[in-house]
Amino acid sequence: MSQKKYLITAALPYANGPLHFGHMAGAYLSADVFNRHKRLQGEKTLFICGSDEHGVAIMLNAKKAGEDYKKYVDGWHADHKKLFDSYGVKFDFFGQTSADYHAEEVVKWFHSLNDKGYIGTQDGQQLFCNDCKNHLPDRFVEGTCYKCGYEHARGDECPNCGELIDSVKLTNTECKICGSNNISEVTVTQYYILMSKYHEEFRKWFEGKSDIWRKTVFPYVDSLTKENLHDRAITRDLDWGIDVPLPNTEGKKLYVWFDAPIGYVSNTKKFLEESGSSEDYLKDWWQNEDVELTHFIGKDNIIFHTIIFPMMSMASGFAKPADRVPANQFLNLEGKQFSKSAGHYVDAHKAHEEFGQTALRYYLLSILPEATDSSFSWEQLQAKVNNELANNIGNFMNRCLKFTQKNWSEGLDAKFFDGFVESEYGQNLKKDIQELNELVDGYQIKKAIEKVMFIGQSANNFFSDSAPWAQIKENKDLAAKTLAYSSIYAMSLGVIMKPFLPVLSDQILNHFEKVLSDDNASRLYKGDIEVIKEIFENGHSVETKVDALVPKIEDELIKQKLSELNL
RNA sequence: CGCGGGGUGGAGCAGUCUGGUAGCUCGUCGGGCUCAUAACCCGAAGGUCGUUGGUUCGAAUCCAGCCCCCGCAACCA
Repeated sequence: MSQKKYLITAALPYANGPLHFGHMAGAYLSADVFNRHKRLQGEKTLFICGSDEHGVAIMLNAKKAGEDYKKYVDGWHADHKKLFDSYGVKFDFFGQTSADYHAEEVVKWFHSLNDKGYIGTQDGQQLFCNDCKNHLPDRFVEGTCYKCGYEHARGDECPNCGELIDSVKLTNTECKICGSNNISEVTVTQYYILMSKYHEEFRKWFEGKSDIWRKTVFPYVDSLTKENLHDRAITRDLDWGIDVPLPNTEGKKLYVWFDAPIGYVSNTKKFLEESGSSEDYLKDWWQNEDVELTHFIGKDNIIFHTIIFPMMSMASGFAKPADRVPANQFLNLEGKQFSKSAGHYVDAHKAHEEFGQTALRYYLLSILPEATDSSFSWEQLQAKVNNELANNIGNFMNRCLKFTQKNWSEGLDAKFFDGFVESEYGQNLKKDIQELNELVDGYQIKKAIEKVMFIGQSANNFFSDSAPWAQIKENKDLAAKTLAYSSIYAMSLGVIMKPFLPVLSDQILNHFEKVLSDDNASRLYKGDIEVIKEIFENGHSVETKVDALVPKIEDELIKQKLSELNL
């Protein structure tokens, strides 16, 4: 009897610069919520990520920084790791593609694909800079467009007329690395992955996804792959990367995109080894039909995760192809794209120091670009955190806990908790929690956090409508019942926000530490509200000091953040 | 005719698949309450759903054309 398991990956961040809110909202927060959610449901999951550390861009930037390649990527790896920690994105493993264990795995895949006839060679013309001695990939060349005459056409595309450029046809070419015009055309032999040979099998697999995948993913991939699949070069003449594991290939490295996705697999292997697991990374995970494989990515990565990597996986036989690829769209900043060079940018580390994990996670989750591009705005962050988190959830906790502490310092007797589960409040709570589970199961994280807020609103409404401050003057037992029910709401909120706002959840549940076990939290999370009877079978008292849970964001700070932008 | 997504009250978005009095959060205005973080509750104003035409008893929703914005076009989320 095999058990269903979830293998969750988040796009490997490129170790070439800082991550910003766009990356967080694009992939990592969704993935983290989904992973925490499944675990709370009691499912077995593995959450894998790691740095993507090869490629020309890294080479050039390391050179520019005067650093050794390995040292350069290690620096960004550590920086990203720290950022994920501070935002509460908790991977089981965060590896590196420059590590030996990764190269070993990649070589295995290369040989398997080669043995099965899916790798071939092809000669092509390429530009070479005689001054800095670099082979020039398309985007490192500029020249005059042969179609419209625009003088600064890039090697891949002319920004003026939109023509797709064949870089060797450009005139007056200039090397973007060193600025030299001393460029010649050389013939180079490169290895190609023969995607075209796999077209039929690919479509057979892909067409099964039409009803499940998002409309921002399926039609796009469908249109790209309907006619055929394009063979793609997988080697380059560089001095940083994984060596091509064949004779007479000195100076050739595997192209970064070939090795990067295999990082999901190699990192799984490394994790299982390091954690002393008896599981096999292939048999128990990557090749296991009972595993649901989900890649969380941004829309820029769709092609790799829905076409190339699935093809590599299936053709090599090393892994099953993705089951779900809930790609997000892009997050803009105040309506414009993030751009570090243009100064339209936010330092995510600094933002964390200023606003804290809860506020940022809440706002970012509430604007996840799941269906369409969305926009991060400092004023909206303030409004949403203050009005929704602080005034709704935070204030509810505060009024409920303080009122209890003040009037029932000895605690609320168990009898006051009776009847909640059967009441319309209990039944509605159950229904809402179940709907919340369905939303996250369906990768609708943004709607899910709205649901959490809705439940908070219900709790607040219950408190206001019952008006215990009036009840207590007439009938203290009636007020006690209101506060008992409110305590149930408070604790339930703490439980259901666990995957979304783990820090706030812990702060809330601190007040319920004595009555709530992990098992019972898990049962409640899934909507089994009968468990509430067990949890409060001995009543409940508020013993720890009650502090404001969600601090408000002051106008000054928002003004300052806005002034830091180049608007 | 390259491909995909989008255009809904002041702002940000849902609703479009499966046509049937246009919804949510924020903001604005008026009233109420006081347990609580000047919080909370109730009510109001504000939209010819990008545009033109078509199908229909009925269209934000289906069909066709057009305009505009974003992204992608196979390494710079």
